[in-house]
Amino acid sequence: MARRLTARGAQRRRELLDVAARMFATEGYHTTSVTAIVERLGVGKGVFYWYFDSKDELLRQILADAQHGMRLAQREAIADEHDPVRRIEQGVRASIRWLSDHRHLFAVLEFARTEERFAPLIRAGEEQAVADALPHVAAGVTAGLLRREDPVVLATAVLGVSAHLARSLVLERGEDADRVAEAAIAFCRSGFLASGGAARRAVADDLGASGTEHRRT
Amino acid sequence: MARRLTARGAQRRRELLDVAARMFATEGYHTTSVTAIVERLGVGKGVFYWYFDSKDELLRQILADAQHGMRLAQREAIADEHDPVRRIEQGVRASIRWLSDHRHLFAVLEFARTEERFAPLIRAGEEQAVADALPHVAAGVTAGLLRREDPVVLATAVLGVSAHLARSLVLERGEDADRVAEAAIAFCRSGFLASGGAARRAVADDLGASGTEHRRT
Amino acid sequence: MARRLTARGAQRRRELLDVAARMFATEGYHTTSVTAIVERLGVGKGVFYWYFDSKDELLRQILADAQHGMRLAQREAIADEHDPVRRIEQGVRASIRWLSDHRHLFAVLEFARTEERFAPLIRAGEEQAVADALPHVAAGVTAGLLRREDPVVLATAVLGVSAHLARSLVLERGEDADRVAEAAIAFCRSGFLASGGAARRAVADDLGASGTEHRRT
Amino acid sequence: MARRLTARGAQRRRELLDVAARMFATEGYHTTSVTAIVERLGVGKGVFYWYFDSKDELLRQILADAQHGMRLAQREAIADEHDPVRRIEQGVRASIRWLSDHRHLFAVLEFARTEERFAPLIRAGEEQAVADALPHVAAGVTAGLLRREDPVVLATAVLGVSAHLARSLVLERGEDADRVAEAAIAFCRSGFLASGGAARRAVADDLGASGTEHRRT
DNA sequence: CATGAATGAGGCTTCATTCAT
DNA sequence: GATGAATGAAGCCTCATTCAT
Repeated sequence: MARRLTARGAQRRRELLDVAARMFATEGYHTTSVTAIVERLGVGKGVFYWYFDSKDELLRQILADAQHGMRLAQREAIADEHDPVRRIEQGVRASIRWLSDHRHLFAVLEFARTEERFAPLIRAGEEQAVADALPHVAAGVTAGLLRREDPVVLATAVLGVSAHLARSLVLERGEDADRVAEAAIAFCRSGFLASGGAARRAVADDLGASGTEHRRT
Repeated sequence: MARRLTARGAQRRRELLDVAARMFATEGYHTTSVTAIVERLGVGKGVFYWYFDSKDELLRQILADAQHGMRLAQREAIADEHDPVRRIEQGVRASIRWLSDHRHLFAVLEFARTEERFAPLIRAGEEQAVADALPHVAAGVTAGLLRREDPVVLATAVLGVSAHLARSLVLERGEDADRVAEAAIAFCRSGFLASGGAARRAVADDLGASGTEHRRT
Repeated sequence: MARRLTARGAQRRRELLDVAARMFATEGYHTTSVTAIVERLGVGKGVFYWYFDSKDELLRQILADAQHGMRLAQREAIADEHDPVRRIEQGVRASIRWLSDHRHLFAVLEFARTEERFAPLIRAGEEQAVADALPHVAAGVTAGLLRREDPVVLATAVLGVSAHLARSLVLERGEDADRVAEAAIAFCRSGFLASGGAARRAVADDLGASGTEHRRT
Repeated sequence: MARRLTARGAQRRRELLDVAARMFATEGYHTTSVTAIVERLGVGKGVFYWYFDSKDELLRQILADAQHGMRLAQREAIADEHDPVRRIEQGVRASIRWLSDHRHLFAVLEFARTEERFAPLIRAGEEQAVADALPHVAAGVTAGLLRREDPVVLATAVLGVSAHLARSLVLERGEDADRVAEAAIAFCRSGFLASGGAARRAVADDLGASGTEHRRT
C-alpha cells in the first residue's frame, strides 16, 4: 500500500481500523467478514481494499498500532519516576488502565497469538515488553530492592499478573481498573503470604525446601 | 451424538480428538479444515461426521476434555496435602506441568476464548478454577497464613502467574517446567520485593499509600 | 490433485474438460467463469474444484490433452508411410483434419499463447511439433527430394501453412477440410510459381537476387 | 469519444495507446488492469477515461491502428513495383519486417482473435489483407506466372507463411527478420520440393533414405 | 461404518467505471 | 483536464456439511 492519503482518506483508514478491531474483538477475526466491516461503515467493498492490501494486513496493522499504543502508555507512565520499584508499579498501573481502556484491542491481541501467521508479531511484542521492563527490574535487584531472582522471570511474572487480572477482574468481572491495579501491585510486591510470624515461618519453610534462588539456566 | 461406540469406535473418536487438537493448536481452528483432519488420519470424511455432529462440537469436546484433564491433575496434586499454602503451591506445580505436557491443548483453550461462541466455556472453566482454589485461599487467609486480601484476587493472581509463566518461559522460551514452577511459586509467595529492610520499607510505603485491603464491591 | 477417481468420477472430469474447452473457445478464457461452466453442466461449484485445483490448472490440462491428441493423430497418419515427402504430406493432412475436427481446441491453443503463464506450454508444443517433423524433412533434404534449405525453416513453414489455411479457410470460411488439405500440400510442395518457363525464369531471378540457400548463422 | 484534443492531449492519448499495447502484449489484456496502465504512466485514473470510453474501446483502437499501420507498410512496399510476383514478395518482406518491428502489436492482434467481441475485427482485417493481395495474385495467375490455383488460397497461404515464420523464427527464436523474409519468399515461390531432375526422380521413385546433416548450428 | 462425490453459501479480492473536488 | 476516492458486480476459491453407494 503506502498510499498517499488525503486528510479524509486518513480518517477513513482510521475508521476502518477501529471498526474492524472492535468487530474482531467481539466476533472473532474469522467470523467477521470484510463485507460485514464495510457494511458497518456503510461503504462499498472497494473502500476496504483501497486502504488495505488484505484482511490479514489490516489485522497486522491493528496489532502494530495496539502494541505501539500500549508501549507509549507505559513509557509515559514511568517518565517522571526514577525509583525502579515505583517505575514497575507505574508500568503495571499503565498496563491495566490501557487494557481496560482498549479492551477490544486486548481481545484482538489474544486472538492473534493463536494463529501461526500472526503469533510471531505477538511474541515479538511481548519480548519487547519484557525487554522494556528489564532494566528497571535489574536495577531494582542490583539495588537490593528486589528479590534476587532472574529479572526476566520477575518481569514476565509482573506482566502476567497485570494482564491476567486485567482480563479476569476488569474485563470479565467488570471490576474497577484502578482498584485492580493496586491489587496487582500489592500482589507483585509481596505475593500472597502474610507478613509477620506466619509469613516468616512459611518463608523459612521455603528456604529449607528449595532455596531462595531459582535461576534460569 | 451420544452414539454407542464399539471399542474400535471409541479409539477412532479419541484419535480424531487428538489429531484435531494438535492441528488446531498449530494451524488455528479456522485454518484447519475438516478435510485436513481426516486426511491426516487417512480416512474418509464420513468418519468425522459419524463421530461428531460438527466441527464446532468437536472443538467443544476438546475444550471440555482439556478442562477436565487439568482439573483432575490439580486435584490429584493436592489430594495428599492438607496445608492450605502447600495446596496452592501444589496446584501451581500441577498447572504448569500440565500446561507443559499439553501445550497443544493450551493453545486451543486460548483460541477458544477469542470467539464468542466458545468463550463462555472458557470463562466457565476459569471461574471453576478460581472456585476450586478459593477454599484453600480463604482457609489460608483465615489462618493468618495469607495476606488479608480478597481471596478471589489472590486466586486469580496465582492462576495468572502460573499460566503466563508457563506460556512465556516454558512453551515459548523452552525453559524447564519444574524450574519455572518453583519460580512461579516463589513469586506468588513473596512477590518481587527483597525481604530485608528495603522490603519492609517498601511494604510500609505501600501501606501508607493505599492500604492493605482491596476489597471487591 | 491426482485424485483417485471412480469410473463416474473420471467421466465427470472429462465432461468438465470438454465443456470448458468449448466455452473457452467460444467466449474466451477470461470471459468464461467457473460458475458458468458448472452451471452448464448443472452441478455445484464444488464439483469443479473437486476435479481441478484451479481454473488455470484446468486450462493447462486442456492444452496438454490437445497437444497430445494432435500429436497422436499425426503419428498415426505417418505410421505406414516411409517416403519422407509423403510423410510430411500425411502430416499436413492429419493436422488440418484434426484442427477441423477439434476447432474448439484450436481456438483454446491460440488463446493460451497470448498469456504469459500459458505461452511456454504452447511454445514447447510447437517446438515439439517442429522436432517431430524435422527428421523427415532432413531426410528429404539429404535424399535430394527437398530443397536445400534449413530443415527447421521448412518444417516451420509447412506447419504455418497448415495451421493458417485450416483456420482461415476451414474454420472461418467453412471450406472442406480435405480440399484445403490438398491445396495446402500443393502449396507446400511447389509454392505459388507456375511450373513452366515462367517459373524457371522466376527461379533464375531468385537465384540471381539472393541465392538458393538461406543458411542460418 | 471523438473529443477535440489539444496537442498535449493527442500526445497523452498516443502514450496511453502505446503503453497499453505493450502491457497487453506482455501480460495479456485481462491481466493488465486500467490501474496498472495509468500507474505506469504516472497519471490518475481519470486521465484514462478522459481519452477512452472503456478498456474495450482502447483495445479496439489499438487493433485498428495496428491493422492500419501494417496495411500502410505493405502498400508502401509495393508502390514502386509493377510485377505481380515481385509485389507479392515485397508484401511478404514488408509484413515480416512490420511484425518484427511491432511484435507487441502482433501479440495483441493474436489475443483479440480469441475473444468473441474482438474477433470480428481481426477477421475483417485478415479478409482485407487477402483482398489487398488478391488482385496481384490474380494478375499473376492470369499472366501465367503463378500456379493455376484459387487466388484466395494462394494469398492466404502466403500470409500464413509470413505470419507464422515471423512469429516462430523471428519473435520466438530471435532470428534475423530479413533473412527469414527471404526464406519465406523462397518457400512461397517454390515450396519445399527440390527443383530439377532430382526432384522429379525423387517424386517418381520412393526413396526412403536418410543421411547427411542439415543441422542448424 | 466408510468413502468418494456433490452441494452451495459465503469468503476474499479484483477491477472497470464513476464521481466529487 | 486531472486526482484520489468510492462503487459494487463479479470472479475464484474454500469448506462445513450431506448423500448415494
